Amino acid sequence: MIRRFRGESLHKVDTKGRVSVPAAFRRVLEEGDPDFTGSSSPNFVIVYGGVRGICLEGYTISSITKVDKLISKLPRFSRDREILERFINTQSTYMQLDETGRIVLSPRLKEKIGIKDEAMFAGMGEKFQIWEPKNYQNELDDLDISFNSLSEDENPFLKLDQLQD
Amino acid sequence: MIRRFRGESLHKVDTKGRVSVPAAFRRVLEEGDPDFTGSSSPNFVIVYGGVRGICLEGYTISSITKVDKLISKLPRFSRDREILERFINTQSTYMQLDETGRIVLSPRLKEKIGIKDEAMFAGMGEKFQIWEPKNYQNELDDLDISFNSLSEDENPFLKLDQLQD
DNA sequence: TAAATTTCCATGATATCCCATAATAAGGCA
DNA sequence: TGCCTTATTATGGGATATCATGGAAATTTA
Repeated sequence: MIRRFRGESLHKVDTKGRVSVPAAFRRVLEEGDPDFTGSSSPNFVIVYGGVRGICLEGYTISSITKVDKLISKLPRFSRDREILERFINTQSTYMQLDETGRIVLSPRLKEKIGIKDEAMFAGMGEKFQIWEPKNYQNELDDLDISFNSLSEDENPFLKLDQLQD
Repeated sequence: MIRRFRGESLHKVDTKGRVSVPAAFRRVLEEGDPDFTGSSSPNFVIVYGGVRGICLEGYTISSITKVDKLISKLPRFSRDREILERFINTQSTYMQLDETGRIVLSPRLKEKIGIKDEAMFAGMGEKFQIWEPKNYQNELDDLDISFNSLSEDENPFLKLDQLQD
């Protein structure tokens, strides 16, 4: 089975910015780090620029590597490549879990998404997100509203089965 | 894991032009220098001509070697080759980190990109950039604006998935 | 020899490691 | 099924190492 990021959970952020990553997510990060040995802690990548820059996004090494490889296929000095590298490479950072499964959110990262002393983790399949709890709730509410205003043939659930593998 | 240049950070430039290279970047420079031994400091290359000449670009030895090889594939006396050699070979210089992880930016280099007493480092995957902080912020803003004005089929993120592995 | 560069040392700030404890979940057994 | 035992997880505090930065001494260059 290929494990994916699933579920949501709320964690304390201490005065040093340390926050526990949900145990279930750690398993995914471990599986997604080719260099993870069991004695070490897994590395991964946090992207903070995002298109909307309202939450942090965590990627396993293997999934960010996929993205990096795609980017590398673009011509070296093209504008497209520069844009993508700016968003994916510049506005991101390597992270490593510590022995107890925590990461440190720098003041800069906390400020980016408005986090104070609590962080909401949300599994999103190939990636996970870190939100300021209130913003997260707003996001859910907004999603509800815009979803309910969709006509039947705009409904993404219905579109799903039209995709062929 | 093949480490790439990721993230951004702001550093002081002292009166002698010395500036710390972000610790995370040093690891990449070390891995990218075939002659790096652990006791020495890594060599790398700074290109100051650049495509737009508004920032400096740092390459590991192994990634500049890749670029050099690509250039070598062009016909020896072609105009294209001459242009590229001018930008990549002529307008570049070898650099070496000192014991404490710093480099010295000569007055000439500082002037090239308008740096006074602060320098912004930006990871760009296979290379990194050094910017005058205000210019960097402008670059980000411009990028945001031009990104938001793109139509759906011009969006480089969406184009990414159309590239096959 | 003056100016510029490089090497060496010093220090505060930051981030990392190590240990401790409380809370939660998992498992075993009557 | 209910209770007790044992892992795992979440969180906190203090010690330690690394990093960013500044200044002085030694070396080179012009």
